[in-house]
Amino acid sequence: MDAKTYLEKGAELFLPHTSVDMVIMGYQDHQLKVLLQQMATKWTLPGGGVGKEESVTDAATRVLYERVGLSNQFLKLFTVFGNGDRSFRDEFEQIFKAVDMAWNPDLWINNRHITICFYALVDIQKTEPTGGNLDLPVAWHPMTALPDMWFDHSAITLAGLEQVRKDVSSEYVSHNLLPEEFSMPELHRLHETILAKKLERSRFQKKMLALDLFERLPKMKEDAPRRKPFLYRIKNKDKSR
Amino acid sequence: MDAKTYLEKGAELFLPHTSVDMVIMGYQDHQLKVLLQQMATKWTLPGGGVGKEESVTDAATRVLYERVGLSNQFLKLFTVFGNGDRSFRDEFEQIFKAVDMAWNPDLWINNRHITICFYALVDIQKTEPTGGNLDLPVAWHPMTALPDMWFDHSAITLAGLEQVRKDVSSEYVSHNLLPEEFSMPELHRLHETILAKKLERSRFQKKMLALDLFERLPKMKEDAPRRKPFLYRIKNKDKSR
DNA sequence: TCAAAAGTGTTAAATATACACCCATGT
DNA sequence: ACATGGGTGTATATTTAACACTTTTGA
Repeated sequence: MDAKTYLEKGAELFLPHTSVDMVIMGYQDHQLKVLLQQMATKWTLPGGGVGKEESVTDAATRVLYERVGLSNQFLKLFTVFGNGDRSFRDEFEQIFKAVDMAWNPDLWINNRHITICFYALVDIQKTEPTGGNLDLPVAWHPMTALPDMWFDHSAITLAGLEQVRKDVSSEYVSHNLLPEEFSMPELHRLHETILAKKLERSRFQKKMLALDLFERLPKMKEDAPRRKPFLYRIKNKDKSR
Repeated sequence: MDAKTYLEKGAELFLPHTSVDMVIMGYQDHQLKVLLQQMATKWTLPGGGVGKEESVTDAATRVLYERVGLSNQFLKLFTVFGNGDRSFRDEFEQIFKAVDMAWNPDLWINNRHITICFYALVDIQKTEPTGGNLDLPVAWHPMTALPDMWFDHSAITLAGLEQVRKDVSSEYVSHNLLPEEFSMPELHRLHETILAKKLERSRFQKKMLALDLFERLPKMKEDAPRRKPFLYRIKNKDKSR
């Protein structure tokens, strides 16, 4: 669907007043990153409407696929932003004018929207980010240095980060950010990055292995001039949990 | 608003395709109970539409107030049920016919609805349950013996129970189910009831007190022929957290 | 004075923490 | 050989668990 069709047909295709927003997170250069799309001078989370006969989860899964080209990724609904006056008419007007698009105040995207918020954890190496229906520029931004964002998307992003921090320590979902095979030092550093605090190395490794979630692979990893760590992968391949 | 007005005007008043459902829980006779309303032969959760300019949280708060007459209660959004085919046209037809009401297949309540699910914890003694806009019979049902329910409301109720079980142990929200002043034995028994498992008495009390959330009151409780326990109340009166 | 429940203490087991030590590796 | 980081061990502290002891109370 191109931008014109999307804006014209949206009201027919999607439930009114409802959207999904996706905090898509990846891990790169030892930083937790979030995929954002640029609209004129500021950025937004990827998101979209919910098809009239589409489930909310399917909408989130579809948006994720549209933006990074991946299916079957870890994905979790974490909150709903539903203020009564949550409409972005003024902001959209600014945006449309900035990019020289015809401004139509009656457009469906200006309506009050309840947005259902998901976060997704992806292996950034496997992603092929694209601009979605509006074909906007997209980029991974470090969580620690978010750019200026439109609407309430900063708040949604930070709420997503908070949820991930909870889930990483209690549900051990962090491996979804790494390749299939990863080493304990990598996982360790990932946890430290997400939680933004030091975790004692020896204890971390023992705790992770005691969970019995990972199986050690006989191979080692080719890497820098030092001892090669073991590789691990999840025992139960079902990534959705 | 009476039933007729509610059904006629709902489409004007509320966002289409969107609802809130409330798992309102209380504690009585040493059982965790949930407030349900009767529609013909089966039961449903209290719920309602979201006003066109009303926030989702306000809608939940309003429904709670309409049903139990209480404001400022502990309330938490815990999930969204959003299947693409989540409409209850057939069920509503059955219900309407069973109670001899005019059946109108085009009524807004038959639309596909995304429902945003909250649970609320109330002091059952303070509630004055009422039947809401449709003036239905309401009753507290033990969580362990749920009646036949319409739609997917059993699943929502059980998901709410699951969330409460998580939150009770990590966020210590259980006191919202008790009167302002309560004893440790009461809190202990409440936790055992919610979690449906034994919790060692001595440890429970020490852990709770170590949290430094409760202040001991000099008074004792008048009760059965035995030693009277101390009463406690939350230090920070802000019940919302 | 007895049974029942409340309050607190005591010991053992399990986990968490901090740090140490040795190993493997490429420069 | 040595600096760096990986893997594992060990001693200590903290938390959890199981259970015991004492107190209060009305019948």
